[in-house]
Amino acid sequence: MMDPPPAIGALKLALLGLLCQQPRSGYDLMKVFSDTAMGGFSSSPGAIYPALKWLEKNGYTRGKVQNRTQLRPKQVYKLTAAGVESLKQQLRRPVTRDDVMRHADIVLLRFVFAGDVLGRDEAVRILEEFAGEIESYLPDLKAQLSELPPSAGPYGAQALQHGIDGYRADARWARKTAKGLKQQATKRKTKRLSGVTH
Amino acid sequence: MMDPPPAIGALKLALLGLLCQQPRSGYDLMKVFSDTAMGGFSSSPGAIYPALKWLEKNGYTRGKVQNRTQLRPKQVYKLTAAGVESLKQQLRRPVTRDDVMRHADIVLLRFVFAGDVLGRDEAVRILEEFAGEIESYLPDLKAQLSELPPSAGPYGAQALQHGIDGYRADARWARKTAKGLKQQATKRKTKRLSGVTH
DNA sequence: AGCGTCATGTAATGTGTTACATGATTCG
DNA sequence: CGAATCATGTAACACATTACATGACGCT
Repeated sequence: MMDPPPAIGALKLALLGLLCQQPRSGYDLMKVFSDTAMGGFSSSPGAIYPALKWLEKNGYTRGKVQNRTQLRPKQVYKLTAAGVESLKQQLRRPVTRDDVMRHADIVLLRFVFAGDVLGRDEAVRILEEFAGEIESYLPDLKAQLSELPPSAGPYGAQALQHGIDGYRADARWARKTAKGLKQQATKRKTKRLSGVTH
Repeated sequence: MMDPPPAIGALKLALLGLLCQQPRSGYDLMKVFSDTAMGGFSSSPGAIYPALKWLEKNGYTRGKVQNRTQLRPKQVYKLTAAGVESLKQQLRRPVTRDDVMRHADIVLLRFVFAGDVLGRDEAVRILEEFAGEIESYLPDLKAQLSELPPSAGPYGAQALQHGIDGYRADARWARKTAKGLKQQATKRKTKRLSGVTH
């Protein structure tokens, strides 16, 4: 019965998740961040190498040298059991309003990793908490919009309206995707119960 | 003929913009960040007070003490001419792909301030550059989606698709809003030319 | 009497960015 | 032969977060 583990940084979470998919070197990880849609992360060696060292120091990863007669040996990192456990605990953390307001991209990342590592139910839980937080935040935003003094000019109102629309779309997407995942589950169960599988 | 001024941080830009709207104290600014949709910024005194001091030290603001017999005097900061100039130069910076990928919220902020401080044309320019960068980035994202190996499972693809949809909505909004602002301009000009005004 | 708000700030810590350094290999 | 890529890392700096400190004023 230990209390919830302290949050690790977003970069460390991303590294844990990527290393859980497959072992990689620091350079490989840099390329993931510079070449793919995960470009929200820094991709700079000054961020990644220290973070990798921290993960290793804390026992979450172990690096194996692939020394192909190179002078600069290539470290390929793998998650340890403790690393997988830590990743899971991080993914199980609830989605807060702060996450929604300031780290929506990281919530998406957590959704992906949770789906892969913890299974469909946890991915659905993240989507539903995400949608719920947005839905409870939206009235605040609408109130702010209606309370804008006309003297403020149209630009702030346009930007705010755009923000509201974006959140609405996020919530709709999350609800729809969660529903789709749940239906898949129901179908499979039905199939299994009616003895079709195998 | 001086080269483009170095970028200042996002928080300093936000402070310049808010102080350009009206003079405020550090505490007032903290409340803006904690109470409004600008909550993407930290709202912590450890971030705001040092930033305010930096702005004053660099001549962008001047603080006036409103000492209502308080022990803790209230500093109300106003932009100087140099501060307004700096804000304008920051707002005139082009919108880059990096801005789109990692600082979309700040682009929106720049749009609002540019509309207020530099006028409609600069606001339109920001929107169009924003849309343009997104539109040139979208094919990359679609290629990534189609190149995802089936072994990756559905979660990553769902999240990526959501990202693509979000960007598409952003670009559509930016184009539509820019068009609306330009039509306003044309209408006013027509009105003026046909001698209706005054 | 105690709590919340107004109002300022500092210190410790953590995290990210930029720029630099090293040196092999591969491609044109 | 030079440029790009592979592959690691460090140092200086900028920036943010958390927690703490101070102290008046008004409310219950």
